[in-house]
Amino acid sequence: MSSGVMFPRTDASILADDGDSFTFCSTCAFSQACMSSGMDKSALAELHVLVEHIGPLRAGEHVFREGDPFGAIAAVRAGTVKTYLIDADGREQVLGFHLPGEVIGLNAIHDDRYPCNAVALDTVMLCRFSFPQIALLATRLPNLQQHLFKLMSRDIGVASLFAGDHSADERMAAFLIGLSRRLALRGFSPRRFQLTMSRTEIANYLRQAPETVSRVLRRFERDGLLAIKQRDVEILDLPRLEALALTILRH
Amino acid sequence: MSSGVMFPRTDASILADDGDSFTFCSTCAFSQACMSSGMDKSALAELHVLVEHIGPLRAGEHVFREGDPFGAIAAVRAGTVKTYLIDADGREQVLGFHLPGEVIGLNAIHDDRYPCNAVALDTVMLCRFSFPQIALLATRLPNLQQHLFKLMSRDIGVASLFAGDHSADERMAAFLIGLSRRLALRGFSPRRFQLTMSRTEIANYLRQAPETVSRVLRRFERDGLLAIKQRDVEILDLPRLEALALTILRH
DNA sequence: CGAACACTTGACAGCCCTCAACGTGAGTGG
DNA sequence: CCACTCACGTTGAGGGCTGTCAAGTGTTCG
Repeated sequence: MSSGVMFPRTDASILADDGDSFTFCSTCAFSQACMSSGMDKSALAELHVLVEHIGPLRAGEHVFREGDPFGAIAAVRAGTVKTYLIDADGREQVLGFHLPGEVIGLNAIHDDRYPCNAVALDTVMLCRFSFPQIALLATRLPNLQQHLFKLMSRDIGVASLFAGDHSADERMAAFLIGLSRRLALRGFSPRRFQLTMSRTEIANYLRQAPETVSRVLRRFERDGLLAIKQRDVEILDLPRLEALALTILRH
Repeated sequence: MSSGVMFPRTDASILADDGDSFTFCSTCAFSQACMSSGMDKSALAELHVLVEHIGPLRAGEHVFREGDPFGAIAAVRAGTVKTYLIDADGREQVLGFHLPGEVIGLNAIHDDRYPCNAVALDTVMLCRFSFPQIALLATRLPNLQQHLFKLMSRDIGVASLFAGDHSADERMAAFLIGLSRRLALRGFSPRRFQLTMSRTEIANYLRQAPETVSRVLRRFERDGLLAIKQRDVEILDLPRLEALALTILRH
């Protein structure tokens, strides 16, 4: 079992930077930090120098594995990354699905090791940031420091979202609405999208049996909440779905 | 319903600093940052200037409430702080119990509002850190910045600990072992301690009914895992309790 | 001493997990 | 082009864990 691709490296898997960093990074998690008011051109340049473009990774390739020494965080540029743990019984516990623009690895700072596995669900492109380097840069760029704080602060809240004891329906609705909103943030359609993960992976995320996931989705379809064929989802009754999700998402 | 005590203030509720900051702060969450190698005396002094001692708060007094504008984080100096949400059905969802040496408010950075309530369970003393000020200081003290990153990174992991679907027994064991270890970290006995929260509050934390909490504790007692009288806990069979907790705590 | 609250214990029911079987779609090789 | 395979997904039956409801006991505090 080989390790991930996040170890310090300067080999072929790092793409040469293109000549159009601005548009390339416009959907990146750090774009707000980069483009926002206070950051001047030289600062932007410093951040760009720091980035290593990694990929494409194919489905099943690991970004990092539990226990790997921590050295870098990464922003998803394209594709979906799944973070997960294998518990004592050998069952997979999915911690999150990470879409373009989202950052992974922030939970590894604490004990200098990645506390979970991260794997590509489809073709994935990443921007790798050496953490010591970006932390150092953050001491000179308050906007960047603030942005890192916010990213981490948000993850604290996200992690506790699905911690409550809610019904299978509510969990599924919250999952779909959450996905829809995050996709919308990056310019994708919030009503029609493709699931990049299997029913089983959704189940492992929502702490349910795959059979339950399947049954709930079918019932949602019968009730006119959505249409789903394979992994193609179309939300038909957004208000009702949001009402279900409300108990978890809170707004 | 009055708001919490975390708003910017320079009134009587802030204690004058005592003359013995060193020992006073020795159990603080920032003590590692303060005392650790790289931080010189002047840096230590700067951090101390920034602290506002708040309290004592009595049981039931709120530190902050959901929606309050974010301005500061706080380290618990004494007592226990419970963070919680009230869901749409009016039911309490406990996010965490925070012991001396632990920091609250880190999840509020993201959207500049506290996303939950924080209330004192007993007599609580706090150290308040204005976030803009400590963030500014962190740009000059890399050790402090790193410490903040680590605190937040840890909270991400803690929040997902109890997210898995585990049995009532495992959840309770993990709760007790976690408590025991955190108390031990601060110099308290890991085998005998007092619960500062009610059965109902434990239940709301573990996402169970209070009756289930009661039953599990009684069964643990019958099985010789622990002795419990009211809120006094004595762990009798640490290995077996740890074995139960292992599926959640992972080590 | 009484009231309010916390805790315990029992009976019952419901949600969802488990187990099992079947259907479906994509990819492969003949 | 078709049969085959295999993973994924769906559907049904049954059971267990834990939530709900109810009643009783113990504790604290005015």
